[in-house]
Amino acid sequence: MGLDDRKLAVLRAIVEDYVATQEPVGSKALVERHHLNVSPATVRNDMAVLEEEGYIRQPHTSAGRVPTDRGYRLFVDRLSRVKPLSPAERRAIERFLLGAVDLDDVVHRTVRLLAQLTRQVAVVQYPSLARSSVRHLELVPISTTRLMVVMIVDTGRVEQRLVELPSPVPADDVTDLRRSINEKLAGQRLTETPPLVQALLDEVSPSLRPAMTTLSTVLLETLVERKDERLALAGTANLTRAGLLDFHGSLRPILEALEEEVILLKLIGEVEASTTRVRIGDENEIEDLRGASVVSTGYGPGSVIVGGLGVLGPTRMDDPGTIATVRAVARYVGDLLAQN
Amino acid sequence: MGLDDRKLAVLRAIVEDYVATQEPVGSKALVERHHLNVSPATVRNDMAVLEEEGYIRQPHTSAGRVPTDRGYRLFVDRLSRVKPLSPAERRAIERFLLGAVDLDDVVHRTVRLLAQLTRQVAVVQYPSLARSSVRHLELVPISTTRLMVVMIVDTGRVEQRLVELPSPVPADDVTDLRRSINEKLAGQRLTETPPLVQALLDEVSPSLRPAMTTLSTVLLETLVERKDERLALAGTANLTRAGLLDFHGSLRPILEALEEEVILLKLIGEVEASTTRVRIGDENEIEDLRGASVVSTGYGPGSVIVGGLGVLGPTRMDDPGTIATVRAVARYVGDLLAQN
DNA sequence: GACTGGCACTCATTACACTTGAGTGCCAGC
DNA sequence: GCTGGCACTCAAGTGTAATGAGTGCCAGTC
Repeated sequence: MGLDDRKLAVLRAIVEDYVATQEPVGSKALVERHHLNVSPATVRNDMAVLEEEGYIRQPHTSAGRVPTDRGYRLFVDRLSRVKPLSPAERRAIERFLLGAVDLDDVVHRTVRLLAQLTRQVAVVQYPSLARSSVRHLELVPISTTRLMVVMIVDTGRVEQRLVELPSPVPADDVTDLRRSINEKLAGQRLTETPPLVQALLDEVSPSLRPAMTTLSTVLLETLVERKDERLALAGTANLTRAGLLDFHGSLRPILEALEEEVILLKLIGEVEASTTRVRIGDENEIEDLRGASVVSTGYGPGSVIVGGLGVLGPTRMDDPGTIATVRAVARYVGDLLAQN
Repeated sequence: MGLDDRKLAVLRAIVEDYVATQEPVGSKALVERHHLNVSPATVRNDMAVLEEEGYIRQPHTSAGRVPTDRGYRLFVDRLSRVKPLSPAERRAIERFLLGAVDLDDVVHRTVRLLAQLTRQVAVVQYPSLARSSVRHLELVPISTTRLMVVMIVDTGRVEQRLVELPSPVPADDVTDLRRSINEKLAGQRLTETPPLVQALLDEVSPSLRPAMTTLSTVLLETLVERKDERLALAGTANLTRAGLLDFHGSLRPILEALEEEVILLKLIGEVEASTTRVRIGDENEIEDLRGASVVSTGYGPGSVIVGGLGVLGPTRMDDPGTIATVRAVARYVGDLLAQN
């Protein structure tokens, strides 16, 4: 019972029209707008089959057809071509990202750009610490018993923690600590540091051991274990553009989900290779996000992935265009990171 | 022409009932719920006067009365007492803020706490650089021609910039630069640094001058002049709780305004002393926020103000309770900052 | 066998008339 | 100056009818 070419064409037409108008599409309108050279009745027969197969459905008996999640899935997988970006869009991306002064700035510009181009909600994960390497670890004495630990990683992220030392540590000792730590950790991936930090405890001179113990606890607990991931979000106002119907009448659950960093990380942070994922409606593991679709991809300098970014919109958003934009932005950000 | 005590009592009753029910309140219901010892007819006469004076209005001829912005203003200024927080709330605040590991964490916890307690949208400004002093400036060589400048200020904020040097600078020279800069700038308020940075240019040894020039440009341009203010936001989902009517039917403009950092800064960043400001409806300079009220206050260690925080909700939110919460949270955050 | 035109049928949507009831303004009386 | 009474207003709810987009099915045609 395969779907022949015309039935696929009908499905594609339905998806495209529905995405454009947000209204159930009927057989007559279909043959008019797309030049399928058949009559409405024929299309109706095809639609009956498509409905039986679960690709489209009727909101109510005497209404037009609407694609189901399964229909979108088929559309995205087999019926759509990723739309190339217009030169204007490419230029917009470059212009927007250029002139970012630090990582925060890069991330914020990226997320706003993405929201603006796709006209949806955009999410950008900061380069993951778990996927980064230590570049330098700085110890800044605040008082004799307080140290500010500043960790700089290769992606440009800078994390700091205030550490309360068990006993005063003279400035020279801080210098020693700094040197020892950097010799051991610089260039190491963050995930590989725990044994190294352990080793440091033994190597360091006995008088520094108490301070080193405190330091290592902080390093391991707050930086490595907590996997302190961060996110930026933009474009929530775009949710209101989509008819409220798209989200069964309430933005509430969506907005709530967007405030949960854990949820967002699950959505866009789980990127392995630089493939683009499209989650449609019910395919979302998160209940609150049924009714929304998520396009996400990884980014990073070169072929390494250091974080994820993506876009969330109504199930019926323009996936081909969105996918293209998300990929393009990810590539530009990756290039930007590669430069530093 | 003055409003006598009973008229004020009527106004207070109207505001309280309307805040509680979100529905126009009529004369009969009023005398029942509040024990005004007069008849509905009397109340109606009073209401006629209040309406004439612009404190209340009727949505339509045969409906109850609703407070106007002016009515709220009078209520907030003269008729309401700030509700003391419950011990449970105080404990919630303490528990929530305790255990913050760094400034980012403090700000994020604060904003979420505030959103949760008031059930509105919360905004917290990071301690303003303009109001901070330099604690330490660290230069971390990334390569021979690249420096990461890390500035730590007294409020715990840490800002970093990558600087491209005009020519390679050996490690020893970086040490010299670091020392010179810190000697000059440490402890200085950020707003007072420009002349000092200028002076540094002359003092530094000639061989370091090109590097120092680049450095000073970055320092002045990106840190001092841009007044790089940052914000955290939470609780946007609460906007959906308020009947849509509260925002003339669309969350759109509100969500859009919330995405504009400049607008938010205007709202909560312009704090002089530690007074609490309440902006009601039309009093907002920002057009998109008519229909919303904003309660904001400053916070900081001791009596110094380093930043602002506040809450945005529908005009008819529970102002007395909100004011109390906003103040309490501000005080706790201030105490927390004072400890470091 | 696949497509088409025709036709009866379904049902959301809209319009309209009607009812209901909360709330008002006003006035005469206490 | 307060109160009870009364006529009036009008939003919101309810029932009914008209509208029309869209369907399913069937008999006829290529």
